[in-house]
Amino acid sequence: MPRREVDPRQELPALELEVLERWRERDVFAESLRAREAAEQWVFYEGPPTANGPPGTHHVLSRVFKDIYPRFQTMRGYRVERKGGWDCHGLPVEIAVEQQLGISSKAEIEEKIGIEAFNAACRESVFAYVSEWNRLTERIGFWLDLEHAYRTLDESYMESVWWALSEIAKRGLLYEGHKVVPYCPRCETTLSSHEVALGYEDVVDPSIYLKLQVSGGEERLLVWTTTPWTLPGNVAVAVSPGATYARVRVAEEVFLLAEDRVGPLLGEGSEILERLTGSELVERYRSYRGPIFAASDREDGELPILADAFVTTQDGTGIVHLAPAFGEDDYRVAAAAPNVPFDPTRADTLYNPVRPDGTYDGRVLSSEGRSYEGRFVKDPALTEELIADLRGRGLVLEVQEYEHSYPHCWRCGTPLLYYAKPSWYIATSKLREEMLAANETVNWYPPHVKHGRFGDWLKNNVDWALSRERYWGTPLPVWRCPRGHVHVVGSFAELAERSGIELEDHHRPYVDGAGFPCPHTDEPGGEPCGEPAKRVPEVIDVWFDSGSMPFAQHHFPFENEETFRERFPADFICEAQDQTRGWFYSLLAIATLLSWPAPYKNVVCLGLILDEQGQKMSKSKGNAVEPWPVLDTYGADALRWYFFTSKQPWDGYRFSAEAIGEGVRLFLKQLWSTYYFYVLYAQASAEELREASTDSQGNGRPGGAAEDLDRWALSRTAATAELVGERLDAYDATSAGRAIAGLVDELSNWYVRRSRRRFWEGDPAAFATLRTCLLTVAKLLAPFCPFVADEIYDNLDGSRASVHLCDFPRAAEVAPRDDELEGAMELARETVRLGLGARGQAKIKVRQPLGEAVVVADGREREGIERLADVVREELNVRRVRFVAAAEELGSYEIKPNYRTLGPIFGKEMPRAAEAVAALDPAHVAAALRDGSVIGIAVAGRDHTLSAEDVILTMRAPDGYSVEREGAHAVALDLAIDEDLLREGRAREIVHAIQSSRKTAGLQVEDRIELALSGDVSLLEAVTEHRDSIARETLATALHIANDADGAAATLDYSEQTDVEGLVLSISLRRTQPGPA
RNA sequence: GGGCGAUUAGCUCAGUUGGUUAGAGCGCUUCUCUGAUAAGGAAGAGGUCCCUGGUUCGAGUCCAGGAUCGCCCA
Repeated sequence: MPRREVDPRQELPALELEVLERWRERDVFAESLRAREAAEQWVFYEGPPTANGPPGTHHVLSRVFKDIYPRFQTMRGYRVERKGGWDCHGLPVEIAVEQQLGISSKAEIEEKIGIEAFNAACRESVFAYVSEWNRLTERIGFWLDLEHAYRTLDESYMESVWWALSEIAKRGLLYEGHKVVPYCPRCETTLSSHEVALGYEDVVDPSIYLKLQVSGGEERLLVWTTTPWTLPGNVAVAVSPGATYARVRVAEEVFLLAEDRVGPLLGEGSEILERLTGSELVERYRSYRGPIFAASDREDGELPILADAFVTTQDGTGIVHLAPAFGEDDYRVAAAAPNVPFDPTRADTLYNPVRPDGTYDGRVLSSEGRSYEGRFVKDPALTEELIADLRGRGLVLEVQEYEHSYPHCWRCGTPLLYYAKPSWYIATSKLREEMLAANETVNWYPPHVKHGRFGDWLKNNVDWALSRERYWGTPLPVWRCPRGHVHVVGSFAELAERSGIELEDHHRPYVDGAGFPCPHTDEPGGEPCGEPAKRVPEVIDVWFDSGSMPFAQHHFPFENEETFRERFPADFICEAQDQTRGWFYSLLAIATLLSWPAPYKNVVCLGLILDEQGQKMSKSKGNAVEPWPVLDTYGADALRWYFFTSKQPWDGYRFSAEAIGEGVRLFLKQLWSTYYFYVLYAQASAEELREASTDSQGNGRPGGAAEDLDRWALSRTAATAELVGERLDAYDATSAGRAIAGLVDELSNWYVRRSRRRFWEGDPAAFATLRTCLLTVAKLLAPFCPFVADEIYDNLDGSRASVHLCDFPRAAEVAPRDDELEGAMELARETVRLGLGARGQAKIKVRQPLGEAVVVADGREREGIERLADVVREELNVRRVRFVAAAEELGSYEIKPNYRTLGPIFGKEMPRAAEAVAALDPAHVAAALRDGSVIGIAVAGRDHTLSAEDVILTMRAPDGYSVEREGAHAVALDLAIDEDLLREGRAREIVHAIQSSRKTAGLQVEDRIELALSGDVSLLEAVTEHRDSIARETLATALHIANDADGAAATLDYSEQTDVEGLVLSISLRRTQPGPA
């Protein structure tokens, strides 16, 4: 028995708050873990968010997907620990603190604030929104152990990170290189490639065509650049070796450029004098006059022309300038060329006139000898000056505007510089093959990520730029002595032992003070170097932090070895697609660097959320959808349901409040009202149910599914349970959820609709059936909509503290499957549909009974429909259902070939085979197939015997009958309405009218009444004839029939005059007793 | 410029290994049912399955090229 009454207009958000309270009281989440204590682990890793800003709707998306599968697997019987986590370090936090403190540069941090105070502020700021996050996490029903969440700033966490890095160093994979890296001059830090990826923006830059004179002639090289600020660093130019270049005369000048570019650039007035390849061009001219900008430490002289395949002729001139300090390709090509005065192994040979803050140093001079010192290189005013200077010296052919996508700092928006800096790297590119192999063991959802976006990224892997010249991060555990020896510290104990300093906090600046004598030995067993080793100033890329979470969250290897081994690798992780180059990568890279297998087995990649107009949500546009109002209006279940079922999550969402509302109306409310219906009548029939078999109280299996309809509902429920489990196992919440919605619709709009009378009458089998179905739905739905599912379970069963402590339903345990019955019901519903169609065509209301429906069906189909003939009869409101085996009685057949079976047999001859089939006499074929005699066709000298599957016989409706047909089925209705049928129809109209009166009079559905009817004589005839059924239907304990309306109404409370089919009817009634007897 | 994905009704989305009348929900029109349901049912309007070519007896589905959008990378 349900324990509580149900409000049919229940507001779901309010309900959810009650359920949350119940979960707290009963400690359900913890209990769900305790219950599986001994069970096999199913491992989930939480990708740590940063809590220094409020959570948004896209966080809700990933968090509900992070919830559904662990919930499901817990119900499946696994133990699913869900340790929360917070990403604490990194530039986002530093930026927020800088804003808070009103500063904006590293100098200010070090000089005005001090690293100690700055990092203290960071430590505080990083959890500014943690309570907001926790509140939202709880509200959306994301079960996560927030109490024991790992934090990347914890000492234990950082120590594990140090350990990992020291292991990597031991394998010789950590090195300090001098590479050109994306660099933010404002933050004065290097950005990793995944950070760069976050900040591309379309910008307009000047596009400059320079004409540089070759050394031995009058020809001028046309050189293209969009970064004039790099020209002072120019040391060479490069052409593409294989491309064709042209010597072109325009007016007085002769230019060299790629032939492809002559037309677009020089146009009509140009005359090609000669063509030559890039290699030939290098061979002939060798050098040009440089440098492009004078510098206090550079002599005028010849600079080399080089050739390299990276140069393209698709835009520009096919000739590019090389500044190895400001370009990765430039660096590589210059480093490889013997005739460039640059040795990559000697840092001082790299010509870089730009200081770390993005301004020129004192060396760069204008043509008048004025210094550009202190000017920010991306300053548009400077750009103008540089161009004017070049123009003045006659070096400019043309300046255009060029729109392209250029990387910006993802936090502060400053355009990045490509800039050669000393930086620490992990040689991940050496492990490319291992990472690719590990990726092969991973299931990606959607699958194309595996060999697409992610696989591609791995294939093109470059070494991981690990160091950040910042403050708030895990300090790089690298110590170096004046002689250049490097030692990587692998634990806090080691540092304490070597330095004699015990630190409570290993963040900067404290760790910077811990030095020790250099332990480096030149030969094994030799004397240690002993010079004072100091930590290098950098901190570690935060992605290395988060990628270390599989072991660092457990402080492995310093403790919890067992726990770590049990929980590696993860069965499941889930983040948005932007993490392919972020966390998905750092997890895999670190595991591979430590020679472990892939750290995850299944990855769900979620798409982006766009606003209702299809625009990307962003704070600056102000179009971001806040989660709280949505939760308050529709509720967490509604939002979850929308994310799970509206589409495949990786396709991205076009957020729609309307669609969420639709989900509530069409699914949650439909479920709720089916549940309400059950509870309403279960309570009304409490007595009958208590007397009935105890089975309905027990394990949910009804003692007797009394009717086919019961067996059908149970079979459908079992089938759905199987499908939902299967789809969730395959990380396909979308199909799984839609299957549940389909079941609920079948229960509501077919099972309950067809069984209403049995519920009014208190039939225990009907109650038991619906209870089983609803409880199963509650369990199936639990991972999706944990609130409403729990409420239904708790009220209908409640033998456990929560639905989330139940096992996920297995089809076999729900009910026996009956495929035949399911098929038959399908047919019966189809038949009903056709019959209603025929009624509609004839414009005869369903309330008017008809004599006969004639159904065309044969063989198994007929048996199926016959089994459910009562259902069909009642739905169509006909006295009889008659079957005919052949269409002849209703019309005639049409015949069509089945291309699917005949196509493969006849191939090219298919059109002729189709003709042959069409030429057959349909009735003859139908009869032959029925009798088992043989019909053959001959096409292109080939004989084929037609089987029943080779042809599609369809009914052709004759004129003048009310027939609906579809494929092989047809339903015809006998439209003759005799007096008898007419009176029954009227009786039903009268019942309908009385029911309306009851409603108007404000009666409860179960109230008994005294009823008096008067009015038109022909109506009263119908009343007299159907007196009993009218009384029964309207719960009338006494029924007076009179011609005199006033007399009948006199003693009753409520009176109404209405008309039925244009005839007058007076209805008077009085409540005699409330509720069922 | 390269990679990945998407493009099906006004909107949101399904569409199995290629099979000949391309579906659902919402919305719209008309009718209908209702003693749970802001529900349900029937009929109707609404489609160049982005375009072009190809493979095939047959293409929304496979292939190639292109367009547009999104993401990622240069």
